[in-house]
Amino acid sequence: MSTALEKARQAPDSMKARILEAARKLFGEYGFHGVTTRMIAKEVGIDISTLHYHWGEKQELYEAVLTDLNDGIRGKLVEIEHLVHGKPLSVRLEVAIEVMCDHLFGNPESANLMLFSQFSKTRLTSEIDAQITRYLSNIAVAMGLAVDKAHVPPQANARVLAVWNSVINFAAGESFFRPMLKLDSQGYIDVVKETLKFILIPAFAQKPHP
Amino acid sequence: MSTALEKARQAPDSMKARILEAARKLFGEYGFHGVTTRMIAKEVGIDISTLHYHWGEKQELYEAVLTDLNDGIRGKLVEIEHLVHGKPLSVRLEVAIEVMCDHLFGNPESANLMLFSQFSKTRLTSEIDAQITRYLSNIAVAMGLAVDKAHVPPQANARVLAVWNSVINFAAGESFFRPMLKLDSQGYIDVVKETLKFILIPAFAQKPHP
DNA sequence: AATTTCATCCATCAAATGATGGAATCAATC
DNA sequence: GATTGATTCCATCATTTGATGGATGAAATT
Repeated sequence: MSTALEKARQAPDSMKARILEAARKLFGEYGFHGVTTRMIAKEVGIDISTLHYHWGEKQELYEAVLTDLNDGIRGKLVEIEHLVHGKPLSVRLEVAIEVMCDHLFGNPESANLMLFSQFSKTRLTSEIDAQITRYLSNIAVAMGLAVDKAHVPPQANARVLAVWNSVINFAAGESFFRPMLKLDSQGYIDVVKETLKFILIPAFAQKPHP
Repeated sequence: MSTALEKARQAPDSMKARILEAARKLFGEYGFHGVTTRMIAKEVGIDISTLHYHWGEKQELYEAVLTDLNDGIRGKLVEIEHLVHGKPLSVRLEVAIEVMCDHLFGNPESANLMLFSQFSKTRLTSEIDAQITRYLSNIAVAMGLAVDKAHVPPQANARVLAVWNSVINFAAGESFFRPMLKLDSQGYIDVVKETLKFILIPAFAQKPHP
């Protein structure tokens, strides 16, 4: 069995992949209920029937988008883990912030999709939830917040979530926040990175009992 | 001219206020496109016509919900400012975290509505945006991140946004995060408060040049 | 060349949705 | 008691939306 992402990689210009890409973009902008199958079909330049032919009903397509998204995020986390393996915690955080920011700002719909899937009650993919729980525990152990991957205290997971949310939010909210900060795209990215480092590093890099 | 909130305060059981409340709850759960006028009417136990009679078209009602939300948030911020006036920064943060968490967990749809209004492209209320920009600057000055309310550097505003987002996110994502952390409602609130203090206080409470 | 499979589009359906006109009800005012 | 104005519901409309059947053509297979 191959995931949606794998199929898209195998043939990135295939109709199925093109539909997935358009769906991803639009669902990321307007959420599940804010997108019609006609919007997606129009974006690709095809008939609705072709869309249904490849992906079945709308909800299946949405779930494929979420699976795809999840695969992408997981890939990034693995990449980060390789990059920072063995480094001290403050460096780990710095690299993680850099890489995740670059990834999310390069794929603006990713962060939005994450938020939509987390907060709106159009929640349907409990399979992905389980995966995220596993990532959380892995990161908590990697950050030295827990020793046993199987028994991570909620405090540790909550701290990882706090880091995660901070990064996601600035990426997803760019169209809202950037005008407020009166910055251009690159300036916004730079300020966000700096802010995240300012906020996150002191909390984790401080010595427990100075 | 009186705001939706004021009218609701004047007669909290009036039909208009009851509709507003139901709309707030549902829009907070499913977002603008995820809610139908029929859903709202059913929640209140009335006919759709009655809803249209009081609030006009769906979008007007949604904007009223956002205005109402905004008024509530502003009220809380003013309340916090009074509570912590003159206190040192670490205490200010601690109190702000406590009060905002209590408020948002007591009004679960508020945080969701904030996120929906910030991230989905159903954006229509630029009036509120201007208000939020003003809050940001006020808070930045109150936190000692800037001296002149009229000239707050983007870095300072970004730091305030980071704090703001952290709080909002844990509240909005409760239904998603809490199962992951395997906590009950109260336990979740406690862990969130602790986590926010752990993350946020060190960044701002540290001395600039030790 | 004939046949089968795959991909796409056109036409259309049934349900859902936002919205409205008009009748009925009720309370306040004259 | 009659009149007026406000409020609510019923019936209904026009659009939008998700979805499908079937025709058409292209490509592969025989």
